[in-house]
Amino acid sequence: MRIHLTERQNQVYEYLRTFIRENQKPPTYQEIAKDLALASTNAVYKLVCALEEKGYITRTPRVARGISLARSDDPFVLTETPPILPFAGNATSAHPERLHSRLRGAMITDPRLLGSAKAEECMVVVSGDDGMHGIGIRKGDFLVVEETTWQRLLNGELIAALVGEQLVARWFDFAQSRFHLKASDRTYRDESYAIDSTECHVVGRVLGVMRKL
Amino acid sequence: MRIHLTERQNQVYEYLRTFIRENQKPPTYQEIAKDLALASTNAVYKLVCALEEKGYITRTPRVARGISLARSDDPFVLTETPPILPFAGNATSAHPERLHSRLRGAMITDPRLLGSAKAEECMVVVSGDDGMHGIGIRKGDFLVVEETTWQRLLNGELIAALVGEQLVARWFDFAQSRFHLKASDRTYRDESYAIDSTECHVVGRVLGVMRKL
DNA sequence: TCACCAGGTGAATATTTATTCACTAATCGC
DNA sequence: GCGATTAGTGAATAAATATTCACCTGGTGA
Repeated sequence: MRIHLTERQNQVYEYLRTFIRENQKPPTYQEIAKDLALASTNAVYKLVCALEEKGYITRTPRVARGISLARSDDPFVLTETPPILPFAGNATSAHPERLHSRLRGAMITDPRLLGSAKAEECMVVVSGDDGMHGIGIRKGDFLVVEETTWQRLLNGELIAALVGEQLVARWFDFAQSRFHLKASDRTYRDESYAIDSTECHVVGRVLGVMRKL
Repeated sequence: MRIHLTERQNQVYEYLRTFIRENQKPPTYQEIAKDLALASTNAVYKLVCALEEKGYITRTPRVARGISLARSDDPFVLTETPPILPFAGNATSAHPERLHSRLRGAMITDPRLLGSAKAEECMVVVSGDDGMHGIGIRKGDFLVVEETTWQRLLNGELIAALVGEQLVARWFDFAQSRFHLKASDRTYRDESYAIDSTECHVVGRVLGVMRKL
């Protein structure tokens, strides 16, 4: 359905894209005419109709600013807002709720990093120690975490947990009514906590890693 | 300047945010009245004016769909489109241009990963080998790369390069008219190439790493 | 009690905006 | 040369949209 555009039509299409991005709303026909140095809105009207017929845009008839970009398979056109995840501040295992109440801001990710997890259930935390070098996670890395309770975790999953003052990534293991957190590095010994311990609080599954160099 | 909103005003504000996100354009007063079950557009008008006076939105008088969200310090409101970087496909050092011509799609990043680099000069590539475990980069990781030529690189910078069929991350060193690529892992020996070699093509600086687990 | 909001109804009105009609010019395949 | 397509001008008009005026209501602090 996507027929190729003429030179002029392509100019109009590119104009529409940038206008919408910069102004948060589509232009009116008179605005287009002005910006494209056209004396008649009818010239605009016909160009826009041509774009619609060729499938590049959608028009809602008789509606002010009724032009919108067609859903596109062009990966460089955002059709949905990307996940904006809360970026957790400092917290401790005794006060895990501070992860949410002391936010440092927000971080944008690619939806693919989240997999099937819902963005509303995810957040970004900063890895606080070096126990997971073996799988390429380093102190200071941003961890994309799907928040969940320990009851929903499977043994062997990579998780983020608050241990005392620190936020660490570890392998999770549940046995004999206790958590066992395993680091990949031998110099870190496995640690074990009672399920109601204030020394350890499970934040959730680690879905992805981001690092600024 | 941000005075707190009344319950009703906050409802309207949240409505505006979601409407704009879903429809790519702000609503008209009559649309708002309809969706909020108000019989008079004047009720809407006064609510919207209150939001403007309190600094939450901006109005362009006598313009259709003239409401826009105020530039916000709320980190969960996107004021600019996030960087959408081309995601490179396969290429070889003999044909580096294929990085661009055989794109696999696009990837969204957080602007902070780019630092001061321009998004237009960046792309995402996939690490093709395991030579940089020492700094936490693994085969399959997504590397955010600022494209540049070898002339602009400083010795010691972390770079991405096409070496034969592979895309690798390495430390860069230029000496005696030759590139020297150094891996962090001892089992990988340093490699050295003439500047015009077809065996090695510098892609650019590695600015960040992303990994889906 | 009283003045003063925040919220609302209903109708009228001024502007903006989309759409249509008539007509011109250049380009292109045939 | 000739119809078809694309790109325009200019003016007129029907809808959509923002704005204003008059008036109503419940709560609230002084």
